Amino acid sequence: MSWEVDFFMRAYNPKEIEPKWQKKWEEEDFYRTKTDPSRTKYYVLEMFPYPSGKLHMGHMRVYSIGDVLARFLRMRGYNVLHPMGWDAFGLPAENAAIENNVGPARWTSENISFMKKQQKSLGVSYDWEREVTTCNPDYYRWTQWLFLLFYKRGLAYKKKARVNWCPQCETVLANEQVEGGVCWRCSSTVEFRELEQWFLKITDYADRLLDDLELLEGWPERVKLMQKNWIGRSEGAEIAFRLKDFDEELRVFTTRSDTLFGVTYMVLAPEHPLVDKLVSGTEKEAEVREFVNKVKFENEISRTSAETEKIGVFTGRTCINPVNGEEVPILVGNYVLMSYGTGAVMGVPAHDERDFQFARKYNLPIRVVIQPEGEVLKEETMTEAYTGPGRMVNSGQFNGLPNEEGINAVIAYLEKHNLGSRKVTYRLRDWLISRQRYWGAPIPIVYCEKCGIVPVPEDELPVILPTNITLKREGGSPLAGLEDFVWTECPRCGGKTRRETDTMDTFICSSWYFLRYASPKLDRAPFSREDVDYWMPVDQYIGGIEHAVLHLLYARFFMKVIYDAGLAKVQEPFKRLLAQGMVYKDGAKMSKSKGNVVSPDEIIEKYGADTGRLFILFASPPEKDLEWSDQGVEGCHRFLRRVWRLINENKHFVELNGKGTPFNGEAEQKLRYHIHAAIKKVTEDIEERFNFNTAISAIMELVNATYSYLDKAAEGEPDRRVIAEALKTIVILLAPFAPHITEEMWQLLGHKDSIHLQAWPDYDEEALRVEQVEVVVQINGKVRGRIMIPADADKEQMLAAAHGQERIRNLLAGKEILKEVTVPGKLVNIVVR
RNA sequence: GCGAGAGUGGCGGAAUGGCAGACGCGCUAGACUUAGGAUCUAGUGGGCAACCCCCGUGAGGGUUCGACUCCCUCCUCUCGCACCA
Repeated sequence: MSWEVDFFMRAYNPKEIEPKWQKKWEEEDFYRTKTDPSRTKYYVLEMFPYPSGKLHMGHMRVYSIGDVLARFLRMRGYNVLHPMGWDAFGLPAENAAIENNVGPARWTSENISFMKKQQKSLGVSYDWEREVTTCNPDYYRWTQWLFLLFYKRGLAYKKKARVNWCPQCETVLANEQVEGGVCWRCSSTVEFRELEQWFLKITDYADRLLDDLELLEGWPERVKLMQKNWIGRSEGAEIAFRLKDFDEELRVFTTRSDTLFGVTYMVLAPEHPLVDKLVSGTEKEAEVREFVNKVKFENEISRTSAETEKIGVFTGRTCINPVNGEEVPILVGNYVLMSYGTGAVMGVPAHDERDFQFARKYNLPIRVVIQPEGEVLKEETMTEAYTGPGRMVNSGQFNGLPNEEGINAVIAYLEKHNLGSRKVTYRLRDWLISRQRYWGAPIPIVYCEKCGIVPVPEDELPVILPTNITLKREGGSPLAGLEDFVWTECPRCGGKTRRETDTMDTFICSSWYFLRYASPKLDRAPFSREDVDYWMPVDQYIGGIEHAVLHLLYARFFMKVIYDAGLAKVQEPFKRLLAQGMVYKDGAKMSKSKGNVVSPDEIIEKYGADTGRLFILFASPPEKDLEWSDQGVEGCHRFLRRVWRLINENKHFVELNGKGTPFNGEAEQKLRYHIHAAIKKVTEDIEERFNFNTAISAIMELVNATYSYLDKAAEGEPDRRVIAEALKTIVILLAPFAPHITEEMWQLLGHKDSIHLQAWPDYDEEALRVEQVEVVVQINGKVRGRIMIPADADKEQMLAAAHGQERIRNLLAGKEILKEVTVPGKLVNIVVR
């Protein structure tokens, strides 16, 4: 740094100004928000973090995006709610406790205070008065209260089921939390156990969760699609096949009732309860049992993979096809899943790919019952199943019917004769919520020998999670070993009774936190109707795509139940969703193992938070992945220094507030055009498209234009008012992106109040109006010249100007003009031969 | 396999029917300087000695006066689902 620079102005020193303004904002309670029905609200929310230890770039990105919106909307006059909190229950705290010998509570709260400090150093405008921490009793009390609400409404139940078990986490998992057969958190292969567990009846809401996706216009299509696929609604029929030799029925689910006459065999899942009954005491018993055991032992990933060979075994039993009375063999097969439909499938090899492969392998008969238009399928020559449309054949009274109509016709026939019925099946399963872990909200239930399952009364909440506990690596639910916790009095009969020792899935805690922000301190209810009706729904939710099904589906479910209970008037919690992309470096996701991690702290240390925020927002649109670039960060830092210098070197133009030549100079009009074009562009980019990268580039262009005006005007006398307008506009437009430096520069420009309380500028249409525009002249679509003409020139004037150009005349000489196209203010295209 | 999204300079990315490559990075040359990795100025898709010329947005075709943009076919990559009956 040369002494001249020091002499004229202070250098840009983020280390000095950033903490200064952060302190000031905090002292003045700048971002406190109040429920105020007289004002239009806007609720901006970033997914709250798990307090894992320290912030990473993904956090910095999501908070930077949210903060730009929050600051921008505040300046636009909205009453903005922008809160932050902690998804503080969870397994890592327990593991850390075992490894480091620190209690999970202490580990968590230390992480929270560290991460909170980091968030503050980013200059994010949160209302910290509304901070929620899910592991605090004043929060989980209401998580428990909501569990009881579900229980009362018949939406929480306990049942014994085959459940996913993660051996690493030593707990059960919900289906959503198993991804490709492995645990979503630790990637261990998931096993199965028969356990009695608590479930929430999310399947009761399957149709509403599916249908209401259509209301979510502000959600990315791919997220909605993922939820749709996850819910997996499938319409069809359940059909009863009478077993031969038994007075019992075998029920199957099918979406293809039109192929019912093509059934040549039946397949049961190995776990199907009828298997035992069918084979016990028969000569097939040993063979079938061996097969069942073998398949059960295989892990679920390979068994449910499409590539796995379909194998099966004949049970020696048969059943009767209800529509044609045919006797078909019953097999057990590895490709049939007990968890979907009825656990039994009718085999129609001619029209189902899996059935075809299976039938060919075991020489089961194939019968065509759908004939496509224009070709004739023959069983002997088929090489694959035909799954397309066609007319029904070999199907008795239904012959000749188009198969789409046949689906309904067959179902109608079945219903009439009491052989089956219309049925909708979902892939979605009920949400398994109990966890055999310590660090979670206790499930508020007791088991009384006399009274059975008894919910803890609301006025006895919260069921406090004891903190005097030593965690060990093994040994089931840690709470079960705590006598003081386990034994209590039955709220009904007063007798000695056991508490539930499982805790709740942490996804429950995060399914309603956005409501708690509306009434963070309330101690008589989870939230107040008044606050929630004012603030909800969240207008803009921002977070990672990894929660497309998990958190985002659960939260929607909770909102609907809360709505049904009459506690809120909205049914969908998040009006608009922004799924932000990931942060990469050197082509890979930042991770410790790859050694390509850049921490927010080191960026703040080296360049300041403003530079980091600006880079993150400038490098890529928010929903796309972002490639980290140290040089790109340098560039943003350079830009901020350039702005700093611009303001410092020219602030006297503003201070003097003096006279100058009026706006009518050509250079002045041009600069004013740039100023107002920038206002328009930045406003629209933030408001309509979240294109923060192009918004920032528009500010850069304005800075460049201002420098170039000053350069050119240096010889003559620059217009103070235009410069003042430019400087002020630059600082204001930049404020949501770089809050500290702009606050400092705002003061340098002579203001006493905060820039973050200023009104966002409107652009001046007048300044954007230009008299002369450059219009491109094309011949056959190729640019051959440019003309300056009045902006409002009509077609004739445009053509006259184009033909007036010597070059154009020369090029047109001897050619036949076929057509002349004009676009006002843009171009002329002359089509010739 | 099914579904969704994407493919543009050396790089990140702009442009949603009208001048392809805004803005930034990098690079080149120059200025200032004891020096600069600071700052400023100019240039920077490819071809060509050069242009006002030609080529150019994954490939091929189509619609249009005009296509990165719309339609069809194909290729590649990313993500999601994956025996769901």
